[in-house]
Amino acid sequence: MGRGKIEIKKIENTTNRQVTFSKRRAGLFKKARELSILCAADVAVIVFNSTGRLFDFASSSMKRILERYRSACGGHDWNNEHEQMLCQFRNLRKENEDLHREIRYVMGEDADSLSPKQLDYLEGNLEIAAKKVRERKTEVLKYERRKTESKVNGLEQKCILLKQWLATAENLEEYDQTPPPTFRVQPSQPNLQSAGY
Amino acid sequence: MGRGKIEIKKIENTTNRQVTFSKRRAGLFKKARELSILCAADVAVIVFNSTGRLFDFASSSMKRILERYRSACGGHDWNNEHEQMLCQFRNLRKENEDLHREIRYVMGEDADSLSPKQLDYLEGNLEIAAKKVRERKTEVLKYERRKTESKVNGLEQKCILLKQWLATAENLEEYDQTPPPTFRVQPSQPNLQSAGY
DNA sequence: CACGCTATGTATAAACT
DNA sequence: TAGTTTATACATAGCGT
Repeated sequence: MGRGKIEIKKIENTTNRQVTFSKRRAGLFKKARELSILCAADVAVIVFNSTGRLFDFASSSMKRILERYRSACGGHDWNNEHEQMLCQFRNLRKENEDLHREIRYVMGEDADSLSPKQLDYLEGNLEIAAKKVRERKTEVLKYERRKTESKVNGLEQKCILLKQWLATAENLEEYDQTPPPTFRVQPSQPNLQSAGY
Repeated sequence: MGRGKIEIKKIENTTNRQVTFSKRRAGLFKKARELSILCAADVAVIVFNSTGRLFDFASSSMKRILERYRSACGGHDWNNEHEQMLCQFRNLRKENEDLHREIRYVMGEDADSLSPKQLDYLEGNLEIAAKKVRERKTEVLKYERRKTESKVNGLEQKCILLKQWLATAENLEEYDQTPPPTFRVQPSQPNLQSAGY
């Protein structure tokens, strides 16, 4: 339809492409409009040209047509999804506030607003908690003591060995040939000095 | 473009409308396709016929075109908004978990995993809390006692008045003409019996 | 680049099958 | 109701301004 038939493939000449785009876009929108009127159809056309500019046509409200499209075919119903998430969000936030309050409560910072009964209950809970903590502390301290003791024992053993070696060495006067018994403290870092830096 | 010119207005004959719809829809989609190819454009066409059936054409991915449309013009960028909300949601949930943990912590329920230092700190906090609670309890109890005392005082006063009245009444022997001094306990419920039920 | 023109190819209304 | 045909209206490629 024009002076000559054209092949349907990308028009490489930019100016030509722009012109054709304008003409055909107008034609497309006109056809869309006619279809919507003649056949009582709801029509939406969205076009981005090669430079990314947007052109659109809608026989009624674009928003409504797109909503309808979304609910009709596949895609997410974002509005609904958004609502649901907002709901969950609010719940979570409320739970959060409650937790903050509870922490204030158990730390006795809201004591002024509590009834005697609640105060008793809270006091009981705090005592239970403190007892747990004390018990655990005792346990930990005991464990630490045991660890220290065994360390001391180990060191004592090493001292004894060292003394024995010294005695032997003095007797034989062979300091440089009998190595001391091996024991060492585990280095917490690689020994850089002996690595040649 | 046909045997006769037609006016652009709704085709009332249903069959005719259907036929025209099919033909023109095909034509519209063809034009859309040609435009997209010739001019390297991104084209989407959405059509609902008069019975609500959906037909669509997209030169690339309909989803992508609609996203692009949404971000280019007006409406929400739901994807982005969704991402952001999801992010906030995750933060809130994390905070929530932390709060749960903290409650367990201050109630001494995680004592087993704490260092001696932490245990000391926690013990100190629990003592502070317990002290607050005890102080408040003391205050409340004192207040209650004062309230009870004043109530007792009030009752004693009333007793004295009553005795005085009795003494007077006996002296004058006019029980039925001198009313007793007015005082009453506030009823916590309306007195149903005297209301005639 | 934004028009207007016009020869020509297309789309399609109506008729037919 | 669906495909085919055909006469016609319409859209538009190439060109000029």
